[in-house]
Amino acid sequence: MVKRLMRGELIEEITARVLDGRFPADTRINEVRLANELGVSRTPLREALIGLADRGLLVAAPGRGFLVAPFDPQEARRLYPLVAELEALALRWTSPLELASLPDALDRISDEIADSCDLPAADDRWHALLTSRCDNPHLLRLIEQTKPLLKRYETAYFGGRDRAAESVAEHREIAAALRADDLPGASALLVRNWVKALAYLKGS
Amino acid sequence: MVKRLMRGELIEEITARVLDGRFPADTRINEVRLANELGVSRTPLREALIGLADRGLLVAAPGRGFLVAPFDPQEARRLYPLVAELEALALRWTSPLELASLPDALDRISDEIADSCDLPAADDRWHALLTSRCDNPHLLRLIEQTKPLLKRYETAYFGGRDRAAESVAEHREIAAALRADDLPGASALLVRNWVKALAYLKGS
DNA sequence: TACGGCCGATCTGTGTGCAATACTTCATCG
DNA sequence: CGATGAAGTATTGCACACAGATCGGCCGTA
Repeated sequence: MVKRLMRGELIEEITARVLDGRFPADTRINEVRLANELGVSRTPLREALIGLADRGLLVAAPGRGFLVAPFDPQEARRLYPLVAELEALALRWTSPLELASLPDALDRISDEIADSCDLPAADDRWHALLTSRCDNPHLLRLIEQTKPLLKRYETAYFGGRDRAAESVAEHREIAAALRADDLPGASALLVRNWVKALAYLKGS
Repeated sequence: MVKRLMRGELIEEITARVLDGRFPADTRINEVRLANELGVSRTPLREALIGLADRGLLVAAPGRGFLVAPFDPQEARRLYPLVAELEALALRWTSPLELASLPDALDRISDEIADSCDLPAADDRWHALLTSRCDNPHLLRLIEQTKPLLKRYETAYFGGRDRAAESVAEHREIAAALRADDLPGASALLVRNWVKALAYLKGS
């Protein structure tokens, strides 16, 4: 059993609140109130806030505590291509052996997506699996750090439009490219996959 | 005047100590001792340590505090290409207008390098300028976060071998490629520049 | 001698307290 | 009427205190 620290739990909880809009953008975080609400003291809470500020989900305003990072549609235009390129890089740095075992596993998730109702979660799992075999832990850390920022825009703008079918099709194309050992092609498709998701965002 | 918080100062100080080897790899950090030594209390010190752990320079061991991240030559093999690709990406995301003004400024730094004695610092400035015009703040944040990790290997292995001339020549080539509007060429040269630096590392 | 459990010292993780700074309110002035 | 400033409140940033976990040494046993 891994030992969990309070800081970690708080980071998860606060991240969830920022992502689903309970903590709207630009909100100032009141440390005492939030600490009481969560039933902890200010010390571990502040530690969590600092971690979140390092990841960019909050911003630290010296002397004034922490704010939820501003919500800027233009930021999404920066984040989507960034994550796309990072994932493509992760793919490039996955050993051929690992790469060979990926397509089948990826398509299995695609199959589940068809059934599942919880689209975004399944989509996340697909992308997480795609990069999971990369042997550059620092790159993976950067990806993990950046995705939550992006997710905020996803949940905010996701109007329930049916991108499911389209996304699954794109995923299958990527898996097919991987099967054909066409890494550049897979990377290009991957970037396109992200960019198209961004297009849906802006449209709504 | 910008307000500086204590944890910021502490992060700088501790980073410096890790980079120059005063805090060797795998060292356990004793919070009370270090706090006394630095003349602060444990609270802001811990906040700094958490920030450093988020950036990967330290690792948090729940129940046992913080350790200096292990020193693994193989890690350098992951970090150099990573920073190289991130910088190349930053270049791709610099507007053509800004890009046009870069080569001259870059070569000015190259000129200074020839005179300067402090090679690594001048090299840093060159790379910092190269990416500074990129309009993706999140990518820049990732680069800033990753470079210190790499710098540790640089200072550790830098035996004073004269890579100066070689590096300056490579930098000028990159500037020339930019002047010729050859972005892919510049990116490729940039990646090569980092990879060659890595080669010097491993050799010593 | 090697091994394992116990016990005290040490240290981390968290809670609490305090001073300085930022914010709010409201009255005064231009 | 808007701007300005002062007093009072609220909140942060840092210091300190305490409980529980961890580490190292000691002893007993095989």
